[in-house]
Amino acid sequence: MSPKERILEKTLILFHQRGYNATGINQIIEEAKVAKASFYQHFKSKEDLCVAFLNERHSYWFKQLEQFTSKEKEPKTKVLTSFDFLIFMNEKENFRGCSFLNILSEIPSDNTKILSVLQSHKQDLRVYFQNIIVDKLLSDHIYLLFESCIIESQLFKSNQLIEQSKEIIQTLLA
Amino acid sequence: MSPKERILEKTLILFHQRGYNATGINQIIEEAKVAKASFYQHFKSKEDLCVAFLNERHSYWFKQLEQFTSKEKEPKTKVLTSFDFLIFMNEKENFRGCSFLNILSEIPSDNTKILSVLQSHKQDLRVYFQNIIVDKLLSDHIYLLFESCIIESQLFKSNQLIEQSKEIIQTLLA
DNA sequence: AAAAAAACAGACAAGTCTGTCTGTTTGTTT
DNA sequence: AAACAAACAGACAGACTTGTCTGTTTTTTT
Repeated sequence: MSPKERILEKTLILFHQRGYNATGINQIIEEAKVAKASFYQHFKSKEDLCVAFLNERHSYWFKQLEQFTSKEKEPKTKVLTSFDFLIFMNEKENFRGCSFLNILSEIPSDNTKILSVLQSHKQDLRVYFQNIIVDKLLSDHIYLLFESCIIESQLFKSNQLIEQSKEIIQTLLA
Repeated sequence: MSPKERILEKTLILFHQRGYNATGINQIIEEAKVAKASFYQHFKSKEDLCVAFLNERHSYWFKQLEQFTSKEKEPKTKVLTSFDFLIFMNEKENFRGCSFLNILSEIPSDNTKILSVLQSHKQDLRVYFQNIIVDKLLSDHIYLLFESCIIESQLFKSNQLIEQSKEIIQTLLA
């Protein structure tokens, strides 16, 4: 495993688990067992690493979502299973929420470089629901519920509102 | 105006505008024109200031919301006006989103002291909608849409999804 | 007016952070 | 084997951070 891979592997864990600002370069290179000079050979700055992290997280997260819901073909069950995926991820990752939304709160609002990466991730999620539900107002409706489920379960460290959202969706897609 | 008041006044602006971690004690006391020793006379730590800030922000935000929606008596229009309040605040505060959710992303997830303040703020918001809409599943539904509206407008620096949510609510409360 | 309390300025400690640099060692390619 | 490239360890600069402490000045209370 190359140094660059080792860095990304540890970054994936640390940035998500402890956040962007709370995770130092020194901690990353120590855990990845990479020399500092080597780190800066591959990433020109911490911001650069952040973009790389977000791209990694993007593929990782979507791959998992697709996998988790791949067996479902009916729109309604596919949507409901997507919400189950949130529960699955919360258990797996201790209610740490969404890396993209977390970083949104950590960067200055004029950082367009990172902001655009965050935006396109969420845009892709929006499209994910549009591909399941043809009605655009309805698919956005579900996207919004999905987003708040992520946030609320992080805040309350509970899946309760996800379960409740599933009930809501039962009636929406009746 | 006392030093403590001047500190809270500036903190209210800085923590919301630039975030918790990005705002230093030194910057606060400089802008508030307060000596450092005086600061630590009133607040025993930055975390202590954070709690005070959240309490201030809580009253400030709810007072504004109540005021903005006080003229509306019908449940439906009161809810819709609440969403207009988000637009109003976005324009006023440059799409900085919710201080409570922002700080949620900035603190370590085991900081129960601050976490409980965040939780009770959102609990109050949930109750706010429960007082308008008797049906609990429906009021939570609206609460969830409200929450994602805050997040999404911060992310996309746009009120588009708020307007769309208003359309959704039109049909929900038909 | 005298005494007590509060706020002042600002140095300082001890730690953090990112990013640069020097020089050595390892691994690969020719 | 010689030459090149990559990774290594780790010191260092420079700038931050929170929080403490000293001593002076201002304000309030008695």
